[in-house]
Amino acid sequence: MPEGHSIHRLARRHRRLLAGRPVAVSSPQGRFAEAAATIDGQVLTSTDAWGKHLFHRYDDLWVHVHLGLFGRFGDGRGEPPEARGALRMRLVVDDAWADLRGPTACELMDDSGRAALLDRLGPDPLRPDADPSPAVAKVVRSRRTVGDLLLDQSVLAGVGNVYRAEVLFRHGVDPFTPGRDLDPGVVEAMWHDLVVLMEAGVSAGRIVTTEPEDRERPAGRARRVDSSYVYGRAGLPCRRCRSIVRRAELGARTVFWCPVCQA
DNA sequence: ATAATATGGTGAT
DNA sequence: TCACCCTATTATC
Repeated sequence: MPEGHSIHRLARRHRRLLAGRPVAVSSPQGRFAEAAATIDGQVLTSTDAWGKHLFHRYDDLWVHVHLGLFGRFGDGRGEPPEARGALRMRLVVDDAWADLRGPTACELMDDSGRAALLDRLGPDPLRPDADPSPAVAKVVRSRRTVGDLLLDQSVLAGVGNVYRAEVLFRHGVDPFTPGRDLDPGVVEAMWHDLVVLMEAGVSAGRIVTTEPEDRERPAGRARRVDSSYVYGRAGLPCRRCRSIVRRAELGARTVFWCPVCQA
């Protein structure tokens, strides 16, 4: 679920569903209870996202949420369902609600705390004003592998394991290539591709990185699209060249690639 | 019933 | 490089 596109989609959804009205904030599970009491009843004035970080603004404070690998938001119109399980944060307005479970981070912070956090993040392809040049410069100067660099949120923010594998495939780049061995033009092209792919991900609510001509199963009602080239396809034939897709550990995460298309 | 898995990240060694 | 945190769902016994 949660790469940058999911977080931007949540920011947009929470803005529409919850913003502009007083919010009843609670933490049935208890781990966010004290902070929840501080902002309970205040108006949610805005929402924002940077990379995989989500922010809710209340007066002069922010709620910062990072879903991590397991975190999820659910929501709905009308009355919230009975609270069950480990419900870290519940937001309720007059006609809607949202529930947060399993986040890595759910905390209250002020402007300086938020600034310090954003200071550690690289540019986010989903922010309209993003400047890719520092990210490109870091990649082409580094001896680390490009697969490692793409997941480093201080290089660029929002890319996760799926977009990493897919953008490398789409540009024919071996994940184990040192960043400094790449042409800056290729890195820049990958950035612009990520902008397109991730914006599509925000709209669709899921990751689709394949071009229509590479899909065996086309988009259609009640039919699942072939959404990825290599992610999760180890042992299966490459959609372009039929070579067997490989998997390996890279930076404590599993990377997938085609040994022929990404030679 | 228990284990394995997952699109993430931190802090210690 | 490892241990660990967070939760739900699916697979395996």
